[in-house]
Amino acid sequence: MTSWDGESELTDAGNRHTAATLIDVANAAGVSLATASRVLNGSARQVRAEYRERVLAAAGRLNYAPNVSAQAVARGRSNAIGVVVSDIADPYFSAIAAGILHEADSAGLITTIAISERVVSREIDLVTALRGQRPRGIIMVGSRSNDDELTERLRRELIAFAEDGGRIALVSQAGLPFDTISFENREGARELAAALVRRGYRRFAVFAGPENLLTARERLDGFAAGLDELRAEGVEVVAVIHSDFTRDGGYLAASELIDRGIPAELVFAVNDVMAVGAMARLREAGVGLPHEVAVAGFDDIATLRDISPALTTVRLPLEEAGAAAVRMLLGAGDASGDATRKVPLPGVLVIRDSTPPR
Amino acid sequence: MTSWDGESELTDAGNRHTAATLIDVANAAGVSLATASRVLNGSARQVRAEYRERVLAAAGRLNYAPNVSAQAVARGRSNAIGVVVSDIADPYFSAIAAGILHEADSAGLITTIAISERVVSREIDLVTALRGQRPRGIIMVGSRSNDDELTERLRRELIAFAEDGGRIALVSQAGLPFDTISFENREGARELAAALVRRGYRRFAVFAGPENLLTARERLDGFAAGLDELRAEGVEVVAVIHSDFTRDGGYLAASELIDRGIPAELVFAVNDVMAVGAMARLREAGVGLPHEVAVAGFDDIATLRDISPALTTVRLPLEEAGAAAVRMLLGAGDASGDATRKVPLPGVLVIRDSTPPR
DNA sequence: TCTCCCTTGGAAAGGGCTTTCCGTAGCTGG
DNA sequence: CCAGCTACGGAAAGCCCTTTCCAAGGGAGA
Repeated sequence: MTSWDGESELTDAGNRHTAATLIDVANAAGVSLATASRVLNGSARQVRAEYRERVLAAAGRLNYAPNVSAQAVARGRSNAIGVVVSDIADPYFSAIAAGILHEADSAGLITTIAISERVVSREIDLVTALRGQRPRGIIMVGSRSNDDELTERLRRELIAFAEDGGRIALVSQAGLPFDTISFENREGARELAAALVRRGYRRFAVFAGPENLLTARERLDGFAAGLDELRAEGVEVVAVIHSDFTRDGGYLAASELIDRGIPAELVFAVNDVMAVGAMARLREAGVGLPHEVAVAGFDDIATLRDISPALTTVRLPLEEAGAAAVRMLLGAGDASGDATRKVPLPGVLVIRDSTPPR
Repeated sequence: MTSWDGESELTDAGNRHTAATLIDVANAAGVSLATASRVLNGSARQVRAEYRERVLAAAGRLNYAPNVSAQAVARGRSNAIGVVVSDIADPYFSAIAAGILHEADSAGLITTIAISERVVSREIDLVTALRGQRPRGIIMVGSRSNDDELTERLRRELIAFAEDGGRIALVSQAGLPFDTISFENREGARELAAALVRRGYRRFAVFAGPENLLTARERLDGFAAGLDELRAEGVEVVAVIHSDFTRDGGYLAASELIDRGIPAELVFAVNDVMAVGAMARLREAGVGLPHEVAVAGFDDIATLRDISPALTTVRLPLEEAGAAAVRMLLGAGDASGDATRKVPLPGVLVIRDSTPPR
């Protein structure tokens, strides 16, 4: 053990315009590199109290922050997780992201987010980039399209990651061979439809989102199933209009409905954001909401809970889904293959003023 | 140069359940480590076409993704940026985050997001953690409080980062000695107030958010200034109610207004989300919107543009602010000190139906 | 007092990559 | 045909840590 020469070392490091390293701290504390590492990283090994304090003090003085990249290299794994999300400005995704960030944070994980802007080929690139971080796992939250070739490439990229020991969790993206948190879109839409029929509605228009979007498709199918359920007289789907899964998509679909003069009693938009766009367009056209045309959505976006008339919808546990995905990533079990887990999260029907009894 | 023994190496690496490294690729391609590195990382050095192709092919076969942590260690810097944000589920922040992610992505940067949940002490911890990533820069987007001691600690943490060569950009967080993108809150609120007076309003209630939140305070002050501007007869602030900067904050403030029987003609909520909460509460109380009580907000949150009555507000370029922060981080210039840049982004007044002429 | 074991500090070997430094091969020009 | 270059491959040092392995010191038991 060399003598206590902390001060000179401190000065030395202080002059350098580069972050303090563990060696700087060790020198400043007059201990070895190994000891400093043991004190600062929570190793199992004990360090004598006196040394421990000296190291801690030196680290404080030098403003030491361990270089996580170096740690990741040395340990062979990082403690980051990667997230691929379509569009963080969309409240649906930002709610899920909030759940992920919160849970990852509690687990001491750092979260890297990348946005795909709803382009599958970008998703693939992002997974490649994320793989380079050697993260503990990757969470993909999206709305898988059914372009087979791209999906296959994505699948291969993910499998490459899984084979290197990475964990994968998908949110709302069934159909890939990995752990998946999904929403019971069919069920929710089914219940919604049945409830609406029970309320007296008969002639429905569905704003069904993009044709190749699985989430949208499930909601459409479920809704259709629910309409038939009660075998009520006169139930009819008077229009199924496909458009973007966005506010503008809903707006455009409503335009089309109006232009074609379709006599719907109720519009079911497959998500809340579309429902809001549709309501705006209907209102512009002087349609009386909700009595002339009723509207229902899906998701129960928090920011939209106070619109008027209050939107009937299916509440999805979005934040919880994000959190569950992180827990799944961290939990024991297979990364892929046969034993993939599928966790379906149910939605709950929320009937509000936008669909009064008829 | 050894013989071309790519195939055996490939098999070897393929069996291992760990990611392919650069050495694996070099061996598979029958070239040296250095050459493989030069081909795959875009160094300035030329590599003979034949080798280059062999390396590329090997990398493809092995599904090689460079270990960014190792690159960061070797290069002494990462190409990540860190972002600290209060609450990603809040549409204000998610819009800014979207701008950041988009711009960072175009610049080839990876973005790590951490959420502080509006707690300054957590912001400090997060900055420390982020520093460990040795990111190119850190963006803090928040709403600085005026707790002096914590702010001082945050300042010191940021300065430590800046002294180690890191760049810092703040969004909407004036008062710290770093490059800052801010919104012209005072100006916007001033213009809004003047416009409302011109429309005939005289008795105003302000739902002013938390007392120690600078953003909220600026909007309050600007609004007050704008009210005086026209020297109109009878202009009066009948109530200033402080509460959370959230939907529930607006709701509660409206409750208080009602309970105290305050005769306001117009409620100015210092952000849109609060305005929506306030409208919900007023509506519950049977208050006629907008004719009995008019409401104005601030931000022009995209998701809320279609509510009814359409909300008068001040539109802020949120995504642009995020993008500008990234550009600032990447641009030349000082990291801190004397030459810090302040970029104020103006808001634009948007008069809508929630404040009809009176 | 001696042996044995336990505790704990330090040296050193990685971990995956970048980059400097050398050295050789091939070219130009005289 | 040779000096002087340029172009480019490879060896090796280095980046900042973690972790194994060794050795020394101290305490307990006989």
